[in-house]
Amino acid sequence: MADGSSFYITTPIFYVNDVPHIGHAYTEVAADVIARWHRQAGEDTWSLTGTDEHGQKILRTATANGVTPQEWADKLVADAWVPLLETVDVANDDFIRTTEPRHEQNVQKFLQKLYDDGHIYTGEYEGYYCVGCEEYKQESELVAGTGEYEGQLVCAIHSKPVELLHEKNYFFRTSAFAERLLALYEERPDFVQPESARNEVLGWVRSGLADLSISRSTFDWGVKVPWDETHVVYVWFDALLNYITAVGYGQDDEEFARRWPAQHIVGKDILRFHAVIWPAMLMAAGLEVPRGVFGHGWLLVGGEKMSKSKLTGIAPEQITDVFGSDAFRYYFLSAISFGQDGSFSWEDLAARYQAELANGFGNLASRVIAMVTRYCEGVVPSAGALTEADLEISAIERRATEDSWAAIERLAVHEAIAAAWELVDALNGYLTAEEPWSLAKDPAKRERLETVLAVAYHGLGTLAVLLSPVLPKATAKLWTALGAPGTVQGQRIDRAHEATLGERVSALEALFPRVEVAE
RNA sequence: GGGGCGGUAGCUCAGCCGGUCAGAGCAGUGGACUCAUAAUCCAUCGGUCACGGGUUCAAGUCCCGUCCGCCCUACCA
Repeated sequence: MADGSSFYITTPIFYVNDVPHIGHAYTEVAADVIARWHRQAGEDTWSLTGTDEHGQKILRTATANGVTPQEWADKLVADAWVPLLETVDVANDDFIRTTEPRHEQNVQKFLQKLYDDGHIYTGEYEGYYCVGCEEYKQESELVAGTGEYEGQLVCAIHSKPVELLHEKNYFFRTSAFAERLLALYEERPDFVQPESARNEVLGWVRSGLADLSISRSTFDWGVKVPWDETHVVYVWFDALLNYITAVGYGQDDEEFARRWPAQHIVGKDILRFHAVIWPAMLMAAGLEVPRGVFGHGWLLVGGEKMSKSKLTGIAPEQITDVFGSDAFRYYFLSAISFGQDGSFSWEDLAARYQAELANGFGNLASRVIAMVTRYCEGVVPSAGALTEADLEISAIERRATEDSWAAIERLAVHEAIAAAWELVDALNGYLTAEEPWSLAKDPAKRERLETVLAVAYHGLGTLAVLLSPVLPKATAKLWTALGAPGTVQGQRIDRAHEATLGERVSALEALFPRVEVAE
């Protein structure tokens, strides 16, 4: 079904000046689960993440800290962003930094091509400039002045009048691609997902596109515009190109052909850049547009979008230190309908950890391993004659396998987990109904006992495979305890119910130990 | 100002193109069971589907309006 085909997935690249919070980690984890799932389905998978290191903000903070912008970026990448991936257990294939030669050189090639082909022109950017902030302001950032500045627009931060400045800039003819973009959205209704994001994008494009200013000459921390080195490429234009420079654009045609196009996973706040400007850039360069752009929702804390300024920003380690990376991954991807906004609360996290991971899955694994150990001396029994209940479990294993994979292909991560979880619930119910502990008391029921345990053991093996993209650590432990060959990540997830398991179980520590009430 | 999304049981949310749509999980309550991480299983309490109109044989489900919340509004990413 999925053998060999190419699957390339990306996250946005992190702006290194930000502080990592669970929103960043959420995006990473979502893309990682999808990537792992495709990889385990036998696809030629590539997952990319990285960092965006150019721009005035970084130059400014680096200067303020007395180091070069490159040194500043190096430090943030090493201290904050690479560690974030470890914290939430992301298995990316590549990590691109926009300051790497493979990126900068090919951004220039791309830009030169667009320039040569007439998609870029020289224009004049006009905007309100605040001397205090040293940057241009949007009108929404300005307020009416009072007192001596009555009647003038002033900066909301400094309450001083802003100046209307003009600056020579290079512009990309985004507007020339409006019709082709609309045709794209029309032909491929799933190009922008979810539906709500698509509608929003349609609205923007229909209401008209303005050309994008893509260069700056007021600072120099960026990729130089090849035909005019007094300008550097505007940060967004630079950043978006990471998706192709990372897979060989401009220097390795074979690799590029193998990977591109990508499925982009982004937060809905940057949908405009990914679903409108980016495809337009690619069209201009004569390249294929992305496979799709998925805009996920916000994490809400106390009903509002999480943010540092409102002190609702939460560092991922705060969660993983207490519950572990598996729980982090499971919680955000199962509790939130992927694409929708989701509420985060410690109470909800703790409750789901306890009810679903500890009591549901963890305890199931524990009781099955314990009974095989206790009643069969650890030797995995083989099934005898099968009853209707046994066959029903087999059917659910198959259904969970098929449904979860189908959901992943639609990027419905939460549905995939829910489909797999039906097997958790079914197995717990099966054990209660079949009562192997009662069968064990009667030697005459030995065959039935072994059959029940064999069925439960097999179901647990299927679960280990199905949940491995979401719970890599716990399922690896479980796989070992099941005595199954190879690694759980090495098993075909699209055929999880057919996995080859083992012959002897070994002790299994609690997969999700009880956690003392946090906060 | 313009635009988007949302307001469904205590909590978090499903409900696609109108007709068993009034649901799930958690929490609560009652019971069963003991293999297991005081876990599991069964049953059960619980909602004027924000409000007001309208269309229709029939509306959380479509239309209009109101209120409330969040977000976007184009160069900080």
